[in-house]
Amino acid sequence: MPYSAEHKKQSRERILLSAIDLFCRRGFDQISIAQIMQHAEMTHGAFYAHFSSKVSLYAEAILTAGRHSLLVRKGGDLDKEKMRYLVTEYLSMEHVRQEGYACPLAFLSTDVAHRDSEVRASYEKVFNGMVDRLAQALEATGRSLQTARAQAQYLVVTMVGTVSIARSLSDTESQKALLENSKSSLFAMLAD
Amino acid sequence: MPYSAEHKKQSRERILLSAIDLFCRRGFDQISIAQIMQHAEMTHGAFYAHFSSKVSLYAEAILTAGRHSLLVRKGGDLDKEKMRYLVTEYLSMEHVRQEGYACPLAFLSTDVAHRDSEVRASYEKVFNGMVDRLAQALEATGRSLQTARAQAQYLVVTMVGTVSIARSLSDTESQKALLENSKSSLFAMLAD
DNA sequence: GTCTATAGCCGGATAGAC
DNA sequence: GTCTATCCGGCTATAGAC
Repeated sequence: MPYSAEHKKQSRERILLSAIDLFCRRGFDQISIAQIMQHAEMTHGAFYAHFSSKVSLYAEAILTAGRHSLLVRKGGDLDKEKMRYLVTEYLSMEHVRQEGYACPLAFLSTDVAHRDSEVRASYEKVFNGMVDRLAQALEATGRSLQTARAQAQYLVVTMVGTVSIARSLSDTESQKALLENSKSSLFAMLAD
Repeated sequence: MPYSAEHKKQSRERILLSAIDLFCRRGFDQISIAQIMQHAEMTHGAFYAHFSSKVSLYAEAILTAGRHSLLVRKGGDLDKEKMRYLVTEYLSMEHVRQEGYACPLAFLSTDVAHRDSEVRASYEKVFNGMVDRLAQALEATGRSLQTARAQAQYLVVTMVGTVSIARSLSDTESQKALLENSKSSLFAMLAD
């Protein structure tokens, strides 16, 4: 065969990375398959050798984006200091402006709500993964399993809500103020 | 003239209400002008006698939805008891399922982030209106202006984030658990 | 102001050559 | 597997009669 399995895998990966970037930037409907493929340096027609439909790409892209997100990217254990650093990065203007990897939970929340159950299952999986990771870290700081889980869930919800709203505001100063305000409240919670 | 000014005003209002309902349910791109007009009991062509484009309708619909939202609908002063009631209603499954009026902040956040500045300015206006309203109520309970504003902003962000994420989850039980968890955290904040 | 009809465009998905 | 070309449906917006 003229193309190796390895080559196919790489093409598929390029499509996924391209899709994540563009979907987070402009949403599912505003991005065409042609744009995704162009960004991945291929042509429109090649798409269907890798994915069965645009929606199924979306579901998989969300999972991949979850693995790349800064909430799970940091390897190893999260101590108190790393937790504070993570919150700071999440609630930064760089994240809001999508200058690095974007968190799909914050960038695609209402977009996902309108899709079928496959897409929403992906979203839920990413959400649970992040909560689990943070809960584990909070438990290691002496909290009970129950409060660790409750606080982790609350932490994710607030961070996601903050970034999501900040992205919808038109004024830069308002965005910064919003990020700072949430950050200090969450730091207070983590300080206990 | 065959149609009175009053009649035109009513048609326009019907279009706006139809648009709010449908946009919140499925997002801007997934709803066509034909669907909005059909739901308002008119035909496609009549639309442009009332709005110059679909986007300009969107910007105005967000403002109207903000005025109908339960966060501002309750007239008069908000005492402590009413605040608790409001949070409970906002974080209810009825709201998540859009059985009554939906809050555009929670239902359209990432959708708005991808639009032009006119739409985002509408969103920002609604957001500020809600924060102002809650800040006023919190100040009346003895808090300083500064902490009242900070807590109001935080309150809105958390409620919006919670509902927004809940709508993207695929499992009903997870949705309920999420709502309950945020509710108890926010009640604790309000109790001070 | 509202209707029917249509222009004009774009996007998802498929066909077939290489 | 990737390319070019195309089908087909749906959409925004406009035209013109009533």
